[in-house]
Amino acid sequence: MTEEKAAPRKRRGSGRATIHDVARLAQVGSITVSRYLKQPSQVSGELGARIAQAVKELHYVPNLVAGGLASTHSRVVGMVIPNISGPIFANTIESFSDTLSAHGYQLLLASSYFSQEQEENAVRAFLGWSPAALVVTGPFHSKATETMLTQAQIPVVETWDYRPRRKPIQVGFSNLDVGQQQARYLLDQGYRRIAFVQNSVPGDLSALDRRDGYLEAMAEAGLQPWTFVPTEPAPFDAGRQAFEALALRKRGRAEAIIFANDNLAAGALLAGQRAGVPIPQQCALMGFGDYAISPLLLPSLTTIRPPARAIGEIAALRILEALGVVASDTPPAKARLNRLACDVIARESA
Amino acid sequence: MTEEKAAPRKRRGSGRATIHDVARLAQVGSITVSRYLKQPSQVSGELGARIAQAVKELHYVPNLVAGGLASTHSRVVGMVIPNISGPIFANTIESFSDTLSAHGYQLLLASSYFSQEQEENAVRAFLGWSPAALVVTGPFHSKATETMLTQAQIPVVETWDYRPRRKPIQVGFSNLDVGQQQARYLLDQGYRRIAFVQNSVPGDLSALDRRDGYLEAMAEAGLQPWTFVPTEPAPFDAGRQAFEALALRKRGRAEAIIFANDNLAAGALLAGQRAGVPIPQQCALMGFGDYAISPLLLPSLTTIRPPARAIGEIAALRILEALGVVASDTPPAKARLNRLACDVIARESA
DNA sequence: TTGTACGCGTTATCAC
DNA sequence: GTGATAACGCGTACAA
Repeated sequence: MTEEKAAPRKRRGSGRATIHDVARLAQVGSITVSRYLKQPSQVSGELGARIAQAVKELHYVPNLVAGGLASTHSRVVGMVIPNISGPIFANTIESFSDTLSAHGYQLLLASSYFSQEQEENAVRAFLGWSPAALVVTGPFHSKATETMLTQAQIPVVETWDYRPRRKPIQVGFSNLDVGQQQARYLLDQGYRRIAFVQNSVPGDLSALDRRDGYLEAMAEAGLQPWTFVPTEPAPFDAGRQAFEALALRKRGRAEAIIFANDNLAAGALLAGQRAGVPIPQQCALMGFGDYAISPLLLPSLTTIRPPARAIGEIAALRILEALGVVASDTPPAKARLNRLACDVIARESA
Repeated sequence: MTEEKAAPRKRRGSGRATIHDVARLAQVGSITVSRYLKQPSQVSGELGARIAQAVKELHYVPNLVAGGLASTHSRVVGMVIPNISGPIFANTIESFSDTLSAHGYQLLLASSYFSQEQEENAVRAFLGWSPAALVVTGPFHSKATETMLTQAQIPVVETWDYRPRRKPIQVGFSNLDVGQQQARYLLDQGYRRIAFVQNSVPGDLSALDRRDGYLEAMAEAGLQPWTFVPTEPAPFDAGRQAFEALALRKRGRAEAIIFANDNLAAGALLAGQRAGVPIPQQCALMGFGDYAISPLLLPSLTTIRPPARAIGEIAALRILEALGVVASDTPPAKARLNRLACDVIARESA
């Protein structure tokens, strides 16, 4: 009857060492191991050393799934972003992930492709993991998503936009302000017939906010606005199409064009080169995003640089604060610190 | 004594509806709910309808943490990639994530920045989640990482390289072959004094494989190899530095230069423009990666296009096959299908 | 087809 | 400072 310990246990388990194995080897209670791993200071030096030794010997890796179940919240944070491979959001993902993992949190990532339905699916899937927090892009969600975000009892952050009235933590900038900023920059340069080219991707609602800012600035200046919606799906093509419609017409040409993003502007710029149109002399171009290509174009592209890395880092910090992992900044200033500025990058094209 | 059901239960739980709540409302056993959610066909239509109704009413979201604990393997897959925001890997991440989530799996992501230590930390953290599979980049890991990958009883995929001898599933291409491919392309164009510029980032060992391929091809052709290691940390600067050292010298100039990546090549190309060096007439340039900027440069950059999206998608499919989620391709051909080709993108610079 | 009993590995609670 | 016990919510095994 010596089977008690030596018996090949017919567990369902994964075979990995558990906290009990560690506890047995270190001759302590398993709860003490748990404590030691979290707050070593609460465990006496002697036991701590024995535990550390056992952990090493067994190659023990804590089972975060079990821990998450027991404590009802896991150390993962879900993030839904329109796209991963685009030129804009990758920096946000990276700085967000790095800031999180520096504090022991992991990143669950999914992309929505500007589709509210895909966003909803991702949020639902993430909620199943009892994430410590959730990050979404922008304030435009399906009704079901709104409900889930509200009812989840965890910190929720909306990035890449800033609306003071909304309840989720906002980390980003006002796209409306940016649209005004763009229009005013061109107005200051002396341009008057200024057009705005929207994105041909329908779900990019933030770009519509920038357009509205442009409209406001034009109205203030007492000028007629002029918006164009390309039909070509690919951004370079859409930019070319817009350029042809706005800058290559015989009469009433645009003096300057604002594009919903740098790829559209790049398409227009290349179309201008091909047509021999001097830029910015005959038509100035301004983008949004400051993509990697923008400084390399000829002429280099004047654009707006969004604080992509800052958004990721600050979003992570606000989450860690809300979770009590890091000390919070001076609370009153917090909201203002979340509202970031975009810089006009003045180059040759405008 | 009517407290039985109405009593405010002092559970530790998250407050979310559980499978038991659904079962109670639908008046079925909780296991039936579980079954219905996985294989609705095994549950009779009537009960199924009641369950569906209850799920909707309670906004029930299955707790994946609990499910993962019970079944000892969760529906997450961990991926460690050198960097998220770089121009190369984002497409792999995106296609990988999309293929996974189409089958109900989630992506846990971390970046290593070409550091084996950071990779090790990420793998260790991921293992705590009992992931269904793990994906790493390349075959170069710390000893501890190797051990963990071997002992984890789950599918492991190494991407962005291809070494037939290694045990983990390989999905990628032979960097050695690519180096040869680059050198041979330039040799075919008639260039003889061909140099190779390494990455100034020390951990990029795949680039060294390409260099070795270049060395082999040069040896085969009976030509003297010439490698240069820039010291400037920023890629554009490093490319300029290399161009000045190899192409702007008074005698014995390089006729063609292969760069470890397109950013280095772009830096060189811009330096050439500035110095008034005709490219490719006086010095041809070839990159690797086919970044977004490369077709837009003047002259446009000849380069190698790695199958970034294919790597992500195929890696995901191999994992799903190994997990039995999707039917596998014809097994014998499988290994060969994992070895992908890189295309030479012949443009103006070489 | 449906249900019961139990275990998954950890942490919260409470006692010592 | 340390430990015993009971959840956490679901899936597996087996019985009905």
